[in-house]
Amino acid sequence: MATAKNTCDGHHRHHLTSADSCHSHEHKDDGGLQDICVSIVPIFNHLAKEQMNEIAEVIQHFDYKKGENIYRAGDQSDALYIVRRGKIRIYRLSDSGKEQLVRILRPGDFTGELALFNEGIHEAYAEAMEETNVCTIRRNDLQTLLNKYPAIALKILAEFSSRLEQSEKQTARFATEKVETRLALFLAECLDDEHSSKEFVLPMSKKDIASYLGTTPETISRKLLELEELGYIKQKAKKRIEILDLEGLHLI
Amino acid sequence: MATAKNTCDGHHRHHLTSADSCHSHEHKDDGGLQDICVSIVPIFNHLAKEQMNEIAEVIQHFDYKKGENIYRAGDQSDALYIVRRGKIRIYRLSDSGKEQLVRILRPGDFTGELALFNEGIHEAYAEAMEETNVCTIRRNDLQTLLNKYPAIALKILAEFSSRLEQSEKQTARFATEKVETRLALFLAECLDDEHSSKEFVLPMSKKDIASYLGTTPETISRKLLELEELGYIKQKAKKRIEILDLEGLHLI
DNA sequence: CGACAGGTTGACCGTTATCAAAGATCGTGG
DNA sequence: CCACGATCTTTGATAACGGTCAACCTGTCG
Repeated sequence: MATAKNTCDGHHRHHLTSADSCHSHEHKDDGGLQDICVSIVPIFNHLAKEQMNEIAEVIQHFDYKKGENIYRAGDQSDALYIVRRGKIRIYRLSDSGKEQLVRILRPGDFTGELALFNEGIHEAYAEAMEETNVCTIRRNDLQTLLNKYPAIALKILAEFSSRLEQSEKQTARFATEKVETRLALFLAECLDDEHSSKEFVLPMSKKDIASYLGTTPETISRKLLELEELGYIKQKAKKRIEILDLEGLHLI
Repeated sequence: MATAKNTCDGHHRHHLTSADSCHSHEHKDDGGLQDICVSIVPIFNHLAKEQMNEIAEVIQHFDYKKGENIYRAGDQSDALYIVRRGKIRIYRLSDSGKEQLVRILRPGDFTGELALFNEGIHEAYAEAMEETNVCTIRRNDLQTLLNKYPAIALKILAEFSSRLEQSEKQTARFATEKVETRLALFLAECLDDEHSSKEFVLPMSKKDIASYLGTTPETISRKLLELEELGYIKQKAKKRIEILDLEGLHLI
């Protein structure tokens, strides 16, 4: 079982920031906050108040400091983790030791599901990118909830479905598009997120973008410059990007 | 609604075999066969006999000839398709027109789910690779079944979960490994499937392997030769491959 | 037997990784 | 609040990897 205690049993190998000591601790009180936690998650927030309270009963909260691992590849899966505050990086390590950024979780997102319904062994790593607080539901408790409230299963089904679509789309892009195109599409999607306006802030470092897009920071740097010279975008200070030609980006 | 009729309303653009006329037709009879159909599918075969009969009630069967499309990107999703006999190629087309093979469905596999729980619009193409027979459950009927028998949702959850894991693993490979490595891992997994013995038959044409692995037939040809020269494998007649050094394959 | 898709081989070139080094930025502690 | 160090980012030079094009095989099927 991966309680906070055994999820931070060491430093992971490829991140040198450290200061990685384990200060996670459980909150046993504040029913109020727990309420909030349940109600911000799409998979639960459709339920009636009293059902949410029932869920809040079985939820435990944990804190993670920047750089700490919530779980690692090889860990036994034992809980569903819902982000209440902070950000979590989900990444994989290839046999050859290269890292690929899979996803970044923000408040309301959840993880840990894959292993829960499967082998029970995590294949990816989850690392807090900053001070982060998560709600956890243990495997057994989740099982009980799913049986009692089938609507939850349907919500998770919808979430899985959309993630699968997303993941397969991403795979297809890797298979068929070159870096420049993947980057262009990535930028276009960033704009979608921050709806309105033609400007946005990159949601992660260029290093992480490189990892996410399966390339190197050097190439990202060069390709962004190229896109700028071609008049598609404009790079501003503080990771701000202005899209000058969204149409064009999609056609690259 | 994508009944057999409107799923074969034309030839798709990039496959020249044709003889692509639409001969699909519905079977309204044979309760026996329908029984078999339900019982071979992992997501249903755990149910009691009478529940399976209930499902058989709402199932419709369709035939597709080689090359026909079950659905196409852009189609409105309206049903879950379960393969009873034959093989189905699921592939995506990039904006630039390149094709990526996502998966090959064999009897017992299902598809159409993604769109069912989401937007409702397919993003991929499904094409019969040979004479194929599918069972379909319409969107509404499936919804009813899921509400009535939550256990089905849990089964689908497990299936989604494993596909997600698989898809994310594949994405990570594209992001971090070169073609030679991806091919080596692919071969190793082929061997896993055909458990026992160190020999197997490639599950698809080399052209399709190339599409699946995001490369070209030329490169597959060359890399297979290279793996052979390095003593990892031996290519035999009729797409047979003998693995000489499984350990080595994993380390490439 | 002929047609045709699939497969192989060779020559070439474009894209992107790599290595190195310098410059910018961020967070931290004094 | 500034200074320091660490990390991130940029830029350049180089080379490997793999895509493309073209020609030629090969097996299969009518």
